[in-house]
Formats: sequence, structure tokens, C-alpha cells
Amino acid sequence: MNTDIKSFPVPTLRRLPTYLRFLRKLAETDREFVSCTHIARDLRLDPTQVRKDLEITGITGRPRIGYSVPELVTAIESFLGWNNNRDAFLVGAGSLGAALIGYKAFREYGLHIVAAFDSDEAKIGRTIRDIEVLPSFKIPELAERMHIHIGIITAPAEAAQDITDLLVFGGIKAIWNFAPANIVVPEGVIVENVMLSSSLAVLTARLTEAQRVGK
Amino acid sequence: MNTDIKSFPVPTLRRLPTYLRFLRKLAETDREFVSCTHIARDLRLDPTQVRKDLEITGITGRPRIGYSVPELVTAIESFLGWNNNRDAFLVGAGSLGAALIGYKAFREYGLHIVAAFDSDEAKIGRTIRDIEVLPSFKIPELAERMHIHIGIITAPAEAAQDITDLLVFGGIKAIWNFAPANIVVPEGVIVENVMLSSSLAVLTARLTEAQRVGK
DNA sequence: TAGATTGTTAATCGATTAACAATC
DNA sequence: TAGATTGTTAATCGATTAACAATC
Repeated sequence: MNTDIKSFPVPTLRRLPTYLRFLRKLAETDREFVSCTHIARDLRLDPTQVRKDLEITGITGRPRIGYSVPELVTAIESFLGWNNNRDAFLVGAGSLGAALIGYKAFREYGLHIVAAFDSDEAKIGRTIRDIEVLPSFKIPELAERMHIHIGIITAPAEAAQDITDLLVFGGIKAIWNFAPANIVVPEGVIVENVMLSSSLAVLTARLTEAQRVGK
Repeated sequence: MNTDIKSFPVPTLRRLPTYLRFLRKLAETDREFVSCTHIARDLRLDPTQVRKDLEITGITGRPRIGYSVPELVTAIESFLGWNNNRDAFLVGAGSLGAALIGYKAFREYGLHIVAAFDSDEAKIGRTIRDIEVLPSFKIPELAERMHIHIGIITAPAEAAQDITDLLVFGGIKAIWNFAPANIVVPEGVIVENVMLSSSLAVLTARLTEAQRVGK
């Protein structure tokens, strides 16, 4: 039996942050209204697509006038859950982990990394921007106690599944996985994979193609 | 007039690194052949999709036997241009830049970062894993002299367009953009954007949805 | 009012999945 | 040979784009 609620289209979800960034910038100029024609022109999208995308926020526009900028900003933020901070654990305190801990843009997304973990003795106890690196075995206990819902995996592929199990055991609801590994989770746990290799593949395949055609 | 050569489907390109990783692991066990049923089961894909995807490499399989593992590995690598090293410039020597410089997995993708740039006086002259940070204004001259084709932008959004212009001026053919900004390039220059915010949006939207439904 | 813009339905496009004959 | 697997065509699904009436 299929009990799935028809979920929101992924391409639309992926475009929302781009709208949000644009609208926040517009809000700084105290602009009150914006048409989707305007948004579309700036972001190089189709106006109809912009209208469809914005529809999922529940905000309606006014013909001839457009959408209220602050209303849209608030609606997108709350739709994404970016209006209030979400605490997250990061596992894997290598250079990628350190980069994410130091990544300032996360603040705009309401993501707050509150603790880092590693199983490498050499890294445990160190501090990365005021965040102490704790031993991985403490994940379940702390995740539960601190009511953490998001886990970020920045460890090597080999460690990804063990870390996943620790996170899940600690009651984590969603995993943002930067490791190039297919992790397995129980039903109901959300996984979002960041595959840098996929992105690079698109780039190099096109480059290779262009060079093949070019000469 | 539309002179576009019908390009390869992006979803297929994005899956190729996953196949490659799986096949390389299989090759280590000296396995000679693999069926797409097998691949599909392990990667949780549809077998027909696997067959269609592998088709673009030009490799054909044999009924009842499957595909030659080493043949597929070689074919995917050369299709992606991952068989020989590609030198790249990285611009923006912050924590994300440092993370990418230290990211070992890039070696498997044939990506080789040969120089880092920044316009921040404080960073210029420093060394990140044997790579010296040079001033950004040197990009065009060096890119041309060293025949660099790939530029990686890990700078803040505000700097992204200026950096793009320097890279393009230096004759760079493809830009891997990690800055949350819409960069504009002349026709023929390839841009691939890595938008962490898009990925996080999918994660948090689903989490928010689940919590809304849950209780 | 006139006309720009929204909201919505229909058409198109592209990717995924199903069906099945060919084949080793 | 029998049957698992490929290669390919057709059907389905979902997202994008086009068309247009409603509206302020």
C-alpha cells in the first residue's frame, strides 16, 4: 500500500534558496513588490516556472502588482524551516568538516553546527572555531540528550555507514551526507547526498565533449 | 539557428561516478563480468536505467554474461576525461578552498589543483598543503602560460563575478563554482554550480514536512 | 479604462520504467 | 537446449513551457 503523501517536486525545492537569496537582497532596498517576470529575468528562469515554484509557499500575488517581497521572504524561510535555528552534529573533523564548521553562509540557512565528532584519537579534543571535537561513540547519547535532528557526515566513505548507524541510534531524523557512499537508513530517516563527483562529472564530460568537437 | 549537438542527459552524467566507484571496487576483486541487474540491485537503481546509462560509454554487453568490468571502468573514465590528470586553479583560499585542496578523492577523478589564489593580503604567500597562495591578479597570465582549462571558485559570492572574469580572460574553459552566486560567462565557457543551499533546502523542507505531518 | 500580471489548464519535452524480441 | 541478460521500442511519468482567461 502506498501511503506516500505526494511530496514537493525536488527541482522546485532546489530553486527556493536562489529565490530567497534574490528576494532578501531586494528586501534590503526596501522594495515592496516584485513580479515573477522580474525574478525570472534576473535568475534566467521561465516566468511561469517562477510562478509555479512560488505557489508552494502559499503566497498569492496580485495581478499588475506582483508579490510582496517581505511576505515571500518569510514564506520561503518558514517553508524551508530556515526561520529558526536548527542544531546539527557534524561527524568527520577532517578538512571538509572544518570547512563546513567555518562556513558562514550556513547562518543564513538557520543551520547551526553545535558539536563535531571523530574517531581519530589525534583529532579528539582539538577545537575548530570554538567547537570541540568529541569521540564518535558519544554520538547516540548526546544526540538524544540534546534533541539533535540533523547529522552531517564529512568522514571518508568507509566510515559513513557506521556513523550513520550511530546517528540513527541517537534518534537523528535527517542526514546530510558528504561521503561518497550509499548509506542505508531505516524508513523515515531522511538522507540527502552531496555528491561532488556528480557535479564534477557534468563539468568534465562537457569539457571533454567540447574538446572532442573543437578539434 | 540552433547548432546545439544533442548533449548527453545530465541525470545520466551525474550517475556515472557512482557506477565508476562501484565498478572499481568490483575490479579490485578481479571480477571479470557484471550484469546490470547486479549493478542496479547494489545501487538501488532500475536495471533498464543502468543499461541506458552505460550505453553512452559505447560499451556493449553480452547476453547472459553481462559487461566486462575493466572495459566499463576504462570507458567511463575516458568518457568523463578522468583517465588523465587535469590541472586546475582554485580561487578563494578560505576554509572551503583549503578543504578542496586537501580533498584526496579528487585524485580518483583526475583533478589536480596546481595553484591557489586570493585577493586577501593576509592569505597571499601562505601555503596550503604545498600549494602557495598567489595574488588573484596573476590569474590571467598564469592560466594562459600554464594552459589551465579548469577554474574552481571557492570565494564569497560578492567576489565571484570578478574572479570569473579573470579566469575567462586567462582562457579558462570551465568553471566549477562553489560560490552562491549566478556568474555570467561568454558563450562556450562551461559553468557547473555546486549549490550547497539547494541540497540543504531539500533536506530541511522534507524535515519540516515530516515534523508537520508527524505531530 | 487599458494592459500588465497572476493563476490555471493544456501541450510539450525529456527522463524513467515496462515490455519483449534477439542472443549467447 | 533453456533461460538469463542484453538492446531497443513503447508507455508512463513528471517537469517545463505555452496559452489564455481572470483580475486588479
